[in-house]
Amino acid sequence: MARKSGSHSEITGPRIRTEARRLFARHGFAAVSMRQIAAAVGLQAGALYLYTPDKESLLFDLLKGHMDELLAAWAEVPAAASPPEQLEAFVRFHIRFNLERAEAVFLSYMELRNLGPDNFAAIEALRRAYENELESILRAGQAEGCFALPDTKLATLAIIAMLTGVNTWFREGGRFSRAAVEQIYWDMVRKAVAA
Amino acid sequence: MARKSGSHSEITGPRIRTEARRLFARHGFAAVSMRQIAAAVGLQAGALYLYTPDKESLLFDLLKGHMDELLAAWAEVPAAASPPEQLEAFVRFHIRFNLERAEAVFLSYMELRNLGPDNFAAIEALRRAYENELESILRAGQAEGCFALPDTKLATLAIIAMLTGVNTWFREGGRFSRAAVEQIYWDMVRKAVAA
DNA sequence: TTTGATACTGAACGATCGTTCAGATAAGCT
DNA sequence: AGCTTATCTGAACGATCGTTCAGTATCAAA
Repeated sequence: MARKSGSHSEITGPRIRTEARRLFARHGFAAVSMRQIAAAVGLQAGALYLYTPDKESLLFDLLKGHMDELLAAWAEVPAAASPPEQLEAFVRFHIRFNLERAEAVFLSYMELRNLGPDNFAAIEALRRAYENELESILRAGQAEGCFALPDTKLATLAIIAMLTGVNTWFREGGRFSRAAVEQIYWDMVRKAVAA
Repeated sequence: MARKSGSHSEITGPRIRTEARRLFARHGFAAVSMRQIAAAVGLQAGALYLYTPDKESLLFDLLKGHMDELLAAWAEVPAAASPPEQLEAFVRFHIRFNLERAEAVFLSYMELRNLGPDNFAAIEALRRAYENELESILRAGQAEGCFALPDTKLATLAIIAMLTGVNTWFREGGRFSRAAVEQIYWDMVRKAVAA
């Protein structure tokens, strides 16, 4: 046996990333073997090394890709006029985007410790860049007097933790629609930061 | 070589759990070998099996012990009179207790997937019991009209996620003392649930 | 001082790990 | 049809995994 009929790297590459993301999210990076990923795609383990130099690089590509897309998607959200409107846009965006990519979100803060120092620093920098987007909104609102926060950095982390927590319990077809969840969380955030 | 001088199970047992907790929290359950744990304690791997039937049971004991102590510690907090006072007590307790046991907290929601179905269900039940403590406070406040929440279960999960998020950034000797963090988070929670 | 219970070593078991690579087949261009 | 390039297999490498166990040294009681 050798090359399979209908095989193309533009198809196999994404499938490897999809299956790796699914398996890493479900069982954890360290608990998933290259052979499991290969089997999920329908390959032998050796074939994976045509697409990634090693296992950690495969994880890093998933995390890097997710963070890049997160920042790019937020950059495309039209800028609102006032800090409260900007904050509402951020809250709704964060919940919506994270629910659409639950596996990648899960990975991006559960499996960071499996990266080497350089890769770790790269993902951390992107995460901080995203946090800074929220913090600059809070600082602007603070300066205008429409928010009352003892510390904007701390409020940033508190809000993001609360919003990301949605991923741990939300299930499609449950008691709340995504739109309803957005509204409820926005109400809580709005009140929490209010002057 | 065989039994070591000064060896006692009442000493070795806790040391194994302490080192296992530390290593599991730092590198993840699947990434830590029994030999690493044994080496941290100063033993050979085989000796661990005098203290645990297998690796998963060692993890389960850590998680079970943590959840039991969490519920016991909350039960000892004197009950406040009104729902807002009860909520303040809960917020301060949660932050304080979780900061004191950062490793165990980390484990208790990162390594749940490494448990078999029965062990998983046991820990989940304890976690739900703890969540119910908070939710009953929110329901009481809702009934009395001092809280305004679209859904108490959802608010419960949002608040716990926000509070537990402290563990991801708090460092001893940083810009805020534990007492200051308690105060700031309590202010945000108070405003978020206010009628 | 003898003796049985307790605590641990050191070697070994089969299984599985990430990774490499020579060889084989399919795809796509000429 | 022939040739090159792209894609994958299957076997193998040494390392490490969780776990077992016969043997041995210490402890504690008699």
